[in-house]
Amino acid sequence: MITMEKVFSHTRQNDSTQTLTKKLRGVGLRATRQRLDIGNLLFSGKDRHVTAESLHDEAVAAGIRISLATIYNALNQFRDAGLLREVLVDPSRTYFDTNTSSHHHFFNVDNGHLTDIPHDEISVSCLPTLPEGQIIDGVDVLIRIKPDA
Amino acid sequence: MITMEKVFSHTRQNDSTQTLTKKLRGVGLRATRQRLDIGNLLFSGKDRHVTAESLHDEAVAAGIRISLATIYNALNQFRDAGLLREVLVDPSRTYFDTNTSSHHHFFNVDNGHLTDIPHDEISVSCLPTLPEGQIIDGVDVLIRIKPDA
DNA sequence: TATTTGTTTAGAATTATTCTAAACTGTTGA
DNA sequence: TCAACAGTTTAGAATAATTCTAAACAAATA
Repeated sequence: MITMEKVFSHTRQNDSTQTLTKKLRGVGLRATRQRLDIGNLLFSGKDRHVTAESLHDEAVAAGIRISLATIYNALNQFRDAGLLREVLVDPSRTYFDTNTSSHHHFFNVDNGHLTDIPHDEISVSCLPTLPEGQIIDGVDVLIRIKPDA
Repeated sequence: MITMEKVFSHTRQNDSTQTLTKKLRGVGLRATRQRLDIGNLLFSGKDRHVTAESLHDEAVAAGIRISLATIYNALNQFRDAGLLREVLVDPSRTYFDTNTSSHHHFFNVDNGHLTDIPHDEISVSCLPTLPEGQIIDGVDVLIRIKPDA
């Protein structure tokens, strides 16, 4: 059977790709095949936490041809552009979070799993005076959890 | 002039060394020359934030002969023993804090400086339910600050 | 479509940290 | 006091995450 999908498959782009292209252009990045592939993995679905390695493994498993260096480049560019947030949990690895809104994390020290805590479920009262001439850039709350007993 | 200090200098230890020795033995570590030297740098004075490199530089500058590997070993052992706390601020470097009590940090993203925030100057209300069977291991609040304007 | 400029990539380089195995030292018990 | 053992230190090698390099390539632009 011949469908319009097939006929135009070499020119048509699906919705997420169009959206992504706009998103990338919006932050001054060219919509290259690699950045679109990474973007599709990251931004189509629920929020995610990834490392360069984990994302590369996932891309490889999905049959996407992309070098690890490109993953590193893209993650750093996405973070600089505000499309991703860096999360500090493990001094030996850099985690990125697709949820860039103000929120916090549970970090399971036993297995390394990271879970979001919605912004409204934690309140930080910040009484301390900031050092002279400084302003707040961001507040991170990390609640380390471990198995009971 | 001959003083008792000099006469017994090969056997006598100063107060901080005696205290340190007890502290180390108390956590099951032998009071070796290297651990005492590091301990003296870390625990005699106000609270400090160090990295392995910074502490090694400091030791070298003070004329202490100690290898970087030993600094790494000692910092990790001290942390495991609860004498130090690891602070997550920079994914490319591990910071240790001599203040092991419950408290939080300002991190100046501009120059990498870390400052303690006393425990009572921040309050975190943790409404979220913990994942099944998990308990809290610790709560870290990091307030990233930067120069105004 | 030719040119320019930004991007990707393999592989080398870098950096923080850990490992290895040999020399050394603190501790213990006789 | 000292032998013997177990824990410690160390130089240098190894590892692992990340960045760099510079050549090939692709997107934007005129």
